[in-house]
Formats: sequence, structure tokens, C-alpha cells
Amino acid sequence: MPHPKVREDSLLEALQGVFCRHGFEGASLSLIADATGLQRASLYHRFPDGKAGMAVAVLERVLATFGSTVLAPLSKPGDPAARVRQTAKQLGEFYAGGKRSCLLETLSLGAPAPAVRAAVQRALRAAIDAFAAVARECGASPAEAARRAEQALVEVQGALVVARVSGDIKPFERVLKALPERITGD
Amino acid sequence: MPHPKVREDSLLEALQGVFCRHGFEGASLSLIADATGLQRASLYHRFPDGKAGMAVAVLERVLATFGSTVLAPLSKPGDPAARVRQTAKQLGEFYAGGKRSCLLETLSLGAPAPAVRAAVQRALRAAIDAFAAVARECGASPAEAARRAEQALVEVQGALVVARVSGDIKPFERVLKALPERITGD
DNA sequence: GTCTATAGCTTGATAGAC
DNA sequence: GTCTATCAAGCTATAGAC
Repeated sequence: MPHPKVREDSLLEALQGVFCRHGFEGASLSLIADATGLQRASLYHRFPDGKAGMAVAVLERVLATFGSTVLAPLSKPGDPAARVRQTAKQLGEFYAGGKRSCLLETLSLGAPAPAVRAAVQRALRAAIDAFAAVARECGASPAEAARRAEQALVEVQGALVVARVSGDIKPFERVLKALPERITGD
Repeated sequence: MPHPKVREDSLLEALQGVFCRHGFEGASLSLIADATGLQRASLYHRFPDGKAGMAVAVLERVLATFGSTVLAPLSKPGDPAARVRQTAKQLGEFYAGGKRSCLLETLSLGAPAPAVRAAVQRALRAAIDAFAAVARECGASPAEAARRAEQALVEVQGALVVARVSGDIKPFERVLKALPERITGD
């Protein structure tokens, strides 16, 4: 593809926005066409598997960028607490300070295609594993590390939902601030 | 209405299930008709405002039953911690042990009608206020009580999302177990 | 690689018989 | 109060020109 009208990256970014705001069933192709600037037929050329293929592609790209930006500090050397603080900061940017919903939530609603479900689960697993690895470094047992990582994910997801419903991002900010101690165990 | 084919209560219960699983945009009238056993036209007779009216009716009914069962222990006399424990137990049943999503989450996705948005916000506010009142009884300042109540809601919502994505209800069970100390402050 | 055009179905909602 | 029948508009997806 020498001259795509819309580059892969901005295409996926626009797709992400729509899936983020409307979920899988709510993301109609008209909405997607408007957001991407491509016609329906062009979208099917880029994503032969249709809407499900678009969702999987978005999830895979998010998993990649999420890993290389948000989760990257977690697997670097240095003080664990400082690394988690850095990741908390990245999380704040990734979710636009709490104003953006998480694809794992929005794309898991309804009856998504099996490929979408699987991609969502992979992404959640990756995030949990990354947090758990840091907790282990802090001396937690495997079971305890998993518990802390899951709790961290629970709080982030919950804060995003509460923020969407209430319009109040303060709970999200508090969750991010408390994130390091949730992982290190104080 | 002397002889409705489907009684108001079971009608709303079926509606709740569909909105719960699919959200507002994903809950099509065909899905709703199948779940309720009524034809589309009959649904419009019962809910002249259409799908938005159905969602609001479900939210109002849930707010009522939620208040009279789940939140009721919170406003009774007696040991605050014991009352929150009772509410945690009720929460577990209300959300089917973590296998059922929360309407506040599913109905806030997409671009719901203003009336739906408002009903969702009212319900969230009622839950937060009920928890905050107990926290105040335990000696928390208004600001601290609000913080604890919001944190409790955040954890419940987050655990339900994680449970839906991963199929693992253990984080939800842990959240319920920790709920009393979240409110009382230990 | 993108487009216009269209197929075929489903959507939310209404009209009117019973 | 529920139904069948229907509407216009929306939907996902495809065909084929450029």
C-alpha cells in the first residue's frame, strides 16, 4: 500500500476513539466512516474481517503502545515504587485524565466476536502480569502479587466507569496516586 | 391495566437483563421483544417513550429495589461495620456473585438520551450518599466520608468489569470482603 | 486504495384491527 | 393490552468502476 489516503496509525486511532465511546455494538460503520474519513467500502478493504477485524486491530495496536509506553517503566531497572509512579503518570495521560473509557470495558460489553473477546482478555492479562512482576520484585508471593495487580486493575477500571457516569475525575486521580502502594504493598 | 400478558415486574426484570448484557445501543428491540415475550408494538404501548423510556423505567425500579434491599441495612440502627457487611452480602446477590454487569456502567456507554443519563447519575449519587452517611457515623468528615464512599463504588464497578472481561469473580469477592473497612476506615 | 452503488437485512417506531 | 403489518431509515457487507 504505497499511498493510503489515511495512514494505518491515524486510522486505528480514529477507530479507537469510536470503540471507546460506543463499545462494539454501538460503533456503527457510519460512525466509523465519519471518524476515519474513509467510506465503508474502503474500510472493508483495509479490514476484510469487517467490524470485528477493526476491533481486534485496535486492541492489538493499543496493547503494543500500552506496553511500550505505559507498562514499559515497570520492566526497567531501578526503584520499583518510582517505576510504578511513572506508570501511574502514563496511565493518566493514556486515559486523558479519566475522561476516556477503557477499550477492555467497552469492547467486552454485549456479545463480541470470539476474536474480539480473546484480544480483550490477552490485553487484560498483559497488564496484570506486568504489575504482578513488579509486586514480586517487592517481595510478594506469586499469589499476593497477582492479588495486588488485580486490585490495581480493578481500581483503574472502576474509577474510569465512575468518571464516565459522574463526570468527576477526582476518584481517578486518587486511584492513580494510590497505585504505587497498591503494588509495592506500602 | 387489568390483564397484562406480562406483569410490570417481570417485564422490567427482563428489560434489565438485556440492558445489562448489551448496554443501551446494543439492546435492540428485537432482543428486548424476545426477552420479554412481547411484540415491539406492545412494548411501545407500555413505554410510549420507546427504548429510552424502558431504560429509565428499569433504572428507577432498580434504584427502588436497590435502596430497599442493598442499601437498606446502611440506614438502620446498630453497628456500622455489621451493617456494611450485610450490604456487601446483598451486593453479592444483586450482582449474581460478580457475573452480572452494572446498569450504571452499561447504560452510560455511548450517547444515551438525556433522561437516561440523568437517571444513571441519580442512581450513582444515591449509592454514594448511602455509603457516605455510614462513613460519617464512623466519625469521618464530610469530605473523607465522600472519599470513602466513592472509593467503595470504584472498587465494586471495577471488579464487575474485570469479572466480565476475565471471567474471574475472585477480585469481586475480595472487594466485597474489604468493603466494610473501606467505609468505616478500619 | 478509494470510490459509488447496491444488496439484503435489521433497526426504532407507528397504524389500526381485535 | 396485544397483535400483524408496515414504514423509512439504519445496518453490515459486497460488487465493480476508476
